[in-house]
Amino acid sequence: MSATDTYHHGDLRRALLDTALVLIGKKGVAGLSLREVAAGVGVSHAAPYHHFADKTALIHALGNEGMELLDAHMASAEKAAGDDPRARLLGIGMAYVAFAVQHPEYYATFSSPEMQTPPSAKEAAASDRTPGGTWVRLFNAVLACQASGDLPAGDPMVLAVYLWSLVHGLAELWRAGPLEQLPQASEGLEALAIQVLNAALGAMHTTEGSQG
Amino acid sequence: MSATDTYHHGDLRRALLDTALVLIGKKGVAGLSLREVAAGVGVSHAAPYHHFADKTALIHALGNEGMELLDAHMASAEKAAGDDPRARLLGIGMAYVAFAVQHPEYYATFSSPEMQTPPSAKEAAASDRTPGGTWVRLFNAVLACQASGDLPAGDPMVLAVYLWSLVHGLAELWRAGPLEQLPQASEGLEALAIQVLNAALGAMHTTEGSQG
DNA sequence: TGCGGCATCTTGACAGTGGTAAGTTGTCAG
DNA sequence: CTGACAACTTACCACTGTCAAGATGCCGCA
Repeated sequence: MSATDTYHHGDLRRALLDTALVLIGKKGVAGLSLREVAAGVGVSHAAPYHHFADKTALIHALGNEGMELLDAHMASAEKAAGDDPRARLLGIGMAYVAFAVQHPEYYATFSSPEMQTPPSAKEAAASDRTPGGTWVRLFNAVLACQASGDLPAGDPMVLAVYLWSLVHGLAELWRAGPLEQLPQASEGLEALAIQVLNAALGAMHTTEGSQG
Repeated sequence: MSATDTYHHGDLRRALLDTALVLIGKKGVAGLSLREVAAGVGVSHAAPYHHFADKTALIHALGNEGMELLDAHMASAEKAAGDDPRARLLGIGMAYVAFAVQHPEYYATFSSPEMQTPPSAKEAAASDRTPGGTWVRLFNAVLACQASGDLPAGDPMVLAVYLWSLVHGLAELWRAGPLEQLPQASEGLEALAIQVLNAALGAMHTTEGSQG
């Protein structure tokens, strides 16, 4: 590490983010200690404040990184699914769930209380508090499915919220653990998720079901 | 308050739980301070340790209370829905979402990191870490719907996980706020939730859609 | 009535945390 | 070579959870 042994670290910001991420993986975002992060990098406990205004700011930075990573995963999953709108939508949903499982440290930042509160007004402009890209991607996929007849012609907003809730809840239940306590689930959680998503999508294929 | 002004508080445990609940409502469970709770009750900062082994233990106690309350809400909603299995299932789902909105302090404890980790082995026996009652109730409602033909004959586990994920995700998205940023949603989030749940239930009425 | 035991509560201390202020060190333009 | 400036350190503050030891009031027993 050429830049690590000098007085000026070189890229301390990046190093802080990285070790913060592994610490979050171990103790969760609630148990994250800025001093421990600093010590892990080998730097004094006040050094992080020259790169992040706050502990919250660091978590926000990680959260935004995670959002971008998630959107990239979704984009590639959508692309890999080919041209079938239904397959693309399924790919997006599974990418969401899979991301939560494969990158629990990043995913943990999404639902952390620090991420719920908007950041400083300045930072708010640069970052998307609502996972805007993710939401737009999902919404467009729903519209495409409706256009092709793979989803009913109801309010796309309702359908999008429905699907978002589903994958979010699935990811949450999966991550939090209660799913593992179901006997059948332990065989293959991913298979169960695909089954559930397929059931949801396939079920809506033939009927509307909205009463509003 | 007759018992509050004596040296022995009378029911300090209850008082601690109550003011902890309102503090969680204000600052979230992550921002809960045991000392602040004690000060709010008008007692020294070490007093809580005679009623709770830990800060975690207090949160666990609140979480268990919330679970019981949630199950009670679900039970009454199920009862109020009458005999139609589908209406009962919808009632259960809406009760879950409504509980998260009407009792955000209790609901916050459910997904808190303190609640994710099992409590001391002794307490674990008395409390149900997985919301057992809730899950059983949902599962039975799914079985009833399948028996009456209101839900397809697929694996009830898949259906139950599907519905659980849906209401959990809906509650989470609702509570966390992103739903409010959708233009249409702000008109009536509850109506949207009912719409989504109805769409989910109604859609599954006619087809199976499982490929497993 | 008085006395001892005991749960309850208080005081005081400890380590660890986020955050700020002032000083130190290195780098780089002029 | 020198000054300015960013990066980093040291020292400190208020606050937190937690523990140990002492004070306080209640209750049963004589």
